[in-house]
Amino acid sequence: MMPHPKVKPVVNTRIQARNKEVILAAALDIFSASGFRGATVDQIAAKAEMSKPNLLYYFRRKEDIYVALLEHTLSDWLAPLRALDAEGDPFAELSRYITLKLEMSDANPKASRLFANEILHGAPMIEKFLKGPLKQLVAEKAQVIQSWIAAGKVAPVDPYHLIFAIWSVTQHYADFAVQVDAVLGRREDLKSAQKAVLEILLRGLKPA
Amino acid sequence: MMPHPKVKPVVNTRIQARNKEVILAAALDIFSASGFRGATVDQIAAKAEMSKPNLLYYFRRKEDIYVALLEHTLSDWLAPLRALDAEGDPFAELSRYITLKLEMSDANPKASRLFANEILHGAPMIEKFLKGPLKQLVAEKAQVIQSWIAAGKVAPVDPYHLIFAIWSVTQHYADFAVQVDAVLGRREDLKSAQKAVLEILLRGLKPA
DNA sequence: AGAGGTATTGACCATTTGATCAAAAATCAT
DNA sequence: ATGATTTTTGATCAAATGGTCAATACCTCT
Repeated sequence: MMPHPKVKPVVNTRIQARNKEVILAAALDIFSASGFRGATVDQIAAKAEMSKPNLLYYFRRKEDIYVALLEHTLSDWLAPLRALDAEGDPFAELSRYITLKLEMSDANPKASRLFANEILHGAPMIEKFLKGPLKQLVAEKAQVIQSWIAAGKVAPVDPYHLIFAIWSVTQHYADFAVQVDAVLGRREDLKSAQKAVLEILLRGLKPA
Repeated sequence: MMPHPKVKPVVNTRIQARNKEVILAAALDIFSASGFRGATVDQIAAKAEMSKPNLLYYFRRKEDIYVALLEHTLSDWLAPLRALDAEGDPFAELSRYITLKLEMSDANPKASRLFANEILHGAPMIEKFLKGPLKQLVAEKAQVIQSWIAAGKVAPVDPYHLIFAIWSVTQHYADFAVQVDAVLGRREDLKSAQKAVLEILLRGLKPA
């Protein structure tokens, strides 16, 4: 009879669920601060308060932790844009989208930096996501914006570039927080950033 | 008599000047693609087509290359903002600034990514620059914008956040090029990005 | 030509780091 | 309780990596 190949547990026990969460939380800290290459398994294990071999019992390779972490947050990332409603009032919809994005940047800057770093380095792990679900969702929502323009409710701007502008401006406050704070000479507060960003991005969209 | 301590050459010979340039160019490639920790001295040496010890003859430590590279481009980075002229027409000035920034992103995306990566990871090497020269220059130019607002030539928006918006949107096309291209399904071209970005950022600044 | 400095390199070293493994400890099912 | 399974870890490895060094090759100036 063939010897059983040594195999990872099939079921997810309570301990597994908990430890995987602990590891992912620790990994977010480390990866977002140092990038994939800069982060070490030892650092993550230390942050997760477990031994390195134990960590590698749950995720066999460093890369597996990283990929799991990215997947774990990708869908969250799409949610606000997905909620953009063609039937709603354009300025209410766009305001809500921008506000949500700013709040996400403020509440979870580490996740934002994780993505920023991944894309900055060529997005080797999430190319499929970018060219698939993301591209499709953006196409859909660009269509929504285009319909608002056609209806004369929004000034004619390229919808794709408008979306890029919203992304870049909102994420700037998470990804470049160090620079923002250094230039301002203080910690930026969410409220005033919200006010300013909404004005800057939306004022020009009022139809003539 | 005291033996002479072994010392690095004091003068900059032609060979030194050439090799330092070669090394910095190679280092920009590698560091911008992989970040500080991700880049290896071997990779840089290979790209520069010289042996590792030879490279380390010109820059004793990996960090020295990185710092030299950052310093080498910091002043270039300030130039366009520095050129913003209080006496000029606000929209001509801002248009020129945005256009210049987009052209820089397009012409030298690697330098843009190098900075983005450094700031993303807390700017450990350029904190002084951010809190010193950059902060001061931005304060000065925010004042210029404020004066335009006071004169009724520009709609009232927070000048600091306007500058942040310009930075983030323009650099987005360099730093997040992979994402932009993936979402668009093609290489973005400078011209159409320019047109769209100018509209989105400037249209809302027309005074009521 | 040749002396003295400059430039280059192969060999090497110490550390870091991702990953493995066997064995022990803890948990669980009956 | 007890046997089976899951969880944990100390010890260890091989590869990668930043950096050193002594020896050699190359320039340059007189």
